[in-house]
Amino acid sequence: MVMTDAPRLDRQVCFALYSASRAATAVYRPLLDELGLTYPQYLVMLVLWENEPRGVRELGDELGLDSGTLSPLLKRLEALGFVKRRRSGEDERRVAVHLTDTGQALSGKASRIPQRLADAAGLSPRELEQLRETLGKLTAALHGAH
Amino acid sequence: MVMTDAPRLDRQVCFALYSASRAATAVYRPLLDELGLTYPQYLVMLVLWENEPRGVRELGDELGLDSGTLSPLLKRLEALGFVKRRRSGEDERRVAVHLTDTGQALSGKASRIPQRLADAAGLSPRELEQLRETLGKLTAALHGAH
DNA sequence: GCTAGGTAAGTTGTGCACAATTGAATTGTG
DNA sequence: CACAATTCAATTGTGCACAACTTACCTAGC
Repeated sequence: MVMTDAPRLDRQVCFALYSASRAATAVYRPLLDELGLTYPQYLVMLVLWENEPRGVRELGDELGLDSGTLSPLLKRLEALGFVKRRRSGEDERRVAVHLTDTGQALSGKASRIPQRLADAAGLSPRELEQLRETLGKLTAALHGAH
Repeated sequence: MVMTDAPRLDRQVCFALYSASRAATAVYRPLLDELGLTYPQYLVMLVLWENEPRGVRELGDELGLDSGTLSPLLKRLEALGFVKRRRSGEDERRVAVHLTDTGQALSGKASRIPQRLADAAGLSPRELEQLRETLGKLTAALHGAH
């Protein structure tokens, strides 16, 4: 008898991960629409709100994104008037990404978003913290897997 | 003093989710390359290996994807020779997605992939099961959030 | 100074996601 | 039966991800 041991979708942690990630982005979407941002754009702004200016490479290291993703994304953020890109004087290869006043001001409007997400998550603060830790361990292990 | 309470990236569960999901896909990539599949294509095949034929809508319900994503994806799977699409006779709106023999046979080659992922995850079976449950709860709650 | 090697950002091409729209087929209701 | 509303798949357009490549620039070693 031919017993295919095909993996089952509903057993896959990775599918749960993929689904949860897309569901989270879907909850962000209407909130971020009010700011005129997409989720990846919001992530870039989060990094800049913490400390700016930042190089493209630096942003990529924080977010795990390469210049192929970031270059056009930053061009859109610049077109929206939230950031300014300036070629570095000391090192002409580098591009420093600065916040504009508008971009800086946006952080105020964004400040309520994390709580909104936490509310939508339906998990206790303890569970959320636990989840964040497990995901951190998982991501580190996956990155280490060759 | 102007204290911007900008949310911090490293506190965000959603970023951890987004990172982990991309890291998992990155581990899948070389494994799936051997089968000629992308991760979303693999998910579609998982559903079909369990039970076929399936309608496009049905696949979409299982995976949370719409026809805008699935139509071109299925066209590529058909071009690869793994599935066959056939307009339903009873209801001409519906398209039944069947596995080809090649597509069916692929399940054997895919059977080792979940274990490889579990190995790369660096979490115990208990932790993985716990994670899957938490993510399931989370996804359900996020979908319920209007 | 010159060049080999490396690094930074950008570009190109493929494949998702997802919103919005289209067009064809079916169903519900008067 | 008529026809409005609904359903299904496909299409169009935007914006990621990511691989592969290009171009410009910097730095070491000579």
